[in-house]
Amino acid sequence: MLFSECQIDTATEVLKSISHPIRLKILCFLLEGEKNVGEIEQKFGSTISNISQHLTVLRKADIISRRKDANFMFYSLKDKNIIALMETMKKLFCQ
Amino acid sequence: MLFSECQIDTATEVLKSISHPIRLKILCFLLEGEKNVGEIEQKFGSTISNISQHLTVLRKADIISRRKDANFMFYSLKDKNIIALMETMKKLFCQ
DNA sequence: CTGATTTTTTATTTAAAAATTAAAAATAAT
DNA sequence: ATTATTTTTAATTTTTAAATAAAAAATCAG
Repeated sequence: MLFSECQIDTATEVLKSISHPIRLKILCFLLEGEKNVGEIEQKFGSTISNISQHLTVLRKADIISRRKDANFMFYSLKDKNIIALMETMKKLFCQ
Repeated sequence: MLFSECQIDTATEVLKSISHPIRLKILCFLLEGEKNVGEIEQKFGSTISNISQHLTVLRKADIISRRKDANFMFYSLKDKNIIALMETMKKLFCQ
């Protein structure tokens, strides 16, 4: 078999976290570099509370990290594995 | 922006479809070649009805296709994009 | 034709995810 | 200190997905 039970669980959690239109858009946006919550909200609409909750989902799945600056919170992609996955997605779904 | 609205929708649908432990395992299993519903059910447990429903989800997302032979239904991976995605997943999550 | 096998479909129940709204923290500005 | 800004958290409602069980199709074997 390709995956162990534990790898299946990890992969499922990551995939589930990025399987939402808003979260997928956020991840694409973060490919440009770190952004604060307001910038993300302005870019994609929805409410800032809703965006914040989606960011929490991504953060709990270890996909993004954040840095505080005054009362702004800057979010960015956490590791190069996620970037690699996004690049593959781009190649497969954006021709 | 990296994705258009429509590409986001397509990508989200595909990701959502594969973001389930049983469905992810089925896809791995199908990397070996086509299998019928009973073979999949035996491999991973659950009920045959449940497996059939998961296969329907994958089929509606255009990820797998099927071929009828008597009263057996053989399923297989539909395209190489999905295989490429699975290979990337393997590289990223199975080290 | 009858009964057995394989799979799908439908209906119901249960559980999880998403959106909305309101309230709460934390910091900054006056 | 008070007020405004930015973000998070919590509570509620709504929506969607999953599992289970039962019934229905389709084909095969006798």
